[in-house]
Amino acid sequence: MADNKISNAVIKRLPRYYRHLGELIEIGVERISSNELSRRMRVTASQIRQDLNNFGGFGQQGYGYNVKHLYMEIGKILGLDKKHTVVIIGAGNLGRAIANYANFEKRGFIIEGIFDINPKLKGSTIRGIEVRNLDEIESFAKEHEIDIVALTIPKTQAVNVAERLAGLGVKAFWNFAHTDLNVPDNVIVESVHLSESLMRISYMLENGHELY
Amino acid sequence: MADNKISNAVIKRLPRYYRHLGELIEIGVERISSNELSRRMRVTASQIRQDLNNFGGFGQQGYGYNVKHLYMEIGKILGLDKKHTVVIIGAGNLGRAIANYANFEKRGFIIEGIFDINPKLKGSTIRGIEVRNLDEIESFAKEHEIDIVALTIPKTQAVNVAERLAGLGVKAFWNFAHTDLNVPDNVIVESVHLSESLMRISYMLENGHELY
DNA sequence: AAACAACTGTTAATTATTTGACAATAGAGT
DNA sequence: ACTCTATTGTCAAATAATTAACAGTTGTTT
Repeated sequence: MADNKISNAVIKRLPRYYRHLGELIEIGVERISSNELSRRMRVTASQIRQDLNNFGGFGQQGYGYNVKHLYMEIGKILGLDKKHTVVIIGAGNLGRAIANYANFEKRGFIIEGIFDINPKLKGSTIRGIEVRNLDEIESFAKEHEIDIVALTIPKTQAVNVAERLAGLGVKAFWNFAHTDLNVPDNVIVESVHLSESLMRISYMLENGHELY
Repeated sequence: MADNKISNAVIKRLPRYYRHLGELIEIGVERISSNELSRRMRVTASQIRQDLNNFGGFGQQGYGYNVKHLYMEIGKILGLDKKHTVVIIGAGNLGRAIANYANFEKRGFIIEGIFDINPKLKGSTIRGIEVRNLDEIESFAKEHEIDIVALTIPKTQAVNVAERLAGLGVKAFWNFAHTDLNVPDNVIVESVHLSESLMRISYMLENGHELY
């Protein structure tokens, strides 16, 4: 579907378009011009048109873009029309926060299991999902195809656990540990480094912010 | 301190340098060349040298960089040698996860208060910090200077609460709500949009990942 | 103390990204 | 049917970011 080589910068912006279009649908807006969207999103209209054109002409000259149609198309590009299975490793606060965020399921992300090394948590449930011991992950992986693993464990364990899981055929890691993972190149890693995010705030506080 | 105009791209990378240097210190490495660091971090050596030179010559020709010194200097650039007060709005799983992450305090981020609208949570404590009702934030703000507010509440409330808090002199928002905030331009907003992060994974799963 | 090897800092070249400009087109109004 | 306005798709120009190249410096070895 994606024509040729889409630039990273564009891909990173797609989810934000998707979110804004979703908000527009909620408030009943049926069509929108790149100009109006540009004001709403605080980016240039030129960028919006350029970005969307990477995927083909979704708009109509003199009219603009049909919000619902564009929303659907971007959803397809992002793969949100497909189901993706998710397993959470680490049933701490962060793991529970993710497990409890129901909207992920609306976007096709199905939480299939939650694992923790703490034996005390074994058997408890989060949103109806049983917490299993991490030892069971091998047998679990044999019966379930795992697309995405959310790693919400301390960095001391994260690297090892990720290697172990990569060996089981996990396709992508959503890494919340404060470290880089060491997995084969064909495995996707998307890291959410909260401390780095906080440091950027600190920088902006000290140096006058002109970031973003 | 920061010479002139440092590019955003550089600033975004600084925390990662800081993290890697911290790891090097932990394993007892005293000096490192841009080349070796480049292998470790999987970026080009040229970029490392270029980045660091924005802030002055921390290295020495023929020798490399002194790890501890560089770590300290980057820490200073990021403002981690200063204290920053943090208030968490939303005592759900995500708010608790942040409150419980002790390492933030090591970097000078002091959690001064936790607030929630749910009256049932009032009076409970998280890591010794009392959870207050959100109504008390106005009086609290009069007595405490709030640098950073971590917003871990649903998007339906986030926009309003942020506007209210911006009026109280909050300097920066660490926004975890799945929406953009609407605050004056002089207020810093750093958003952590988990759903967007997850969508990027989805894209990479479907389209063969060559992102990052 | 001379020669060598290992580096950085820095400039230049290259590549990527963003912005600006405008011709072409669709729809609205007359 | 014609004119006008809004608005896209796209090409070109401008800016930003990354990589490559290398002169110059430091430490090390002989």
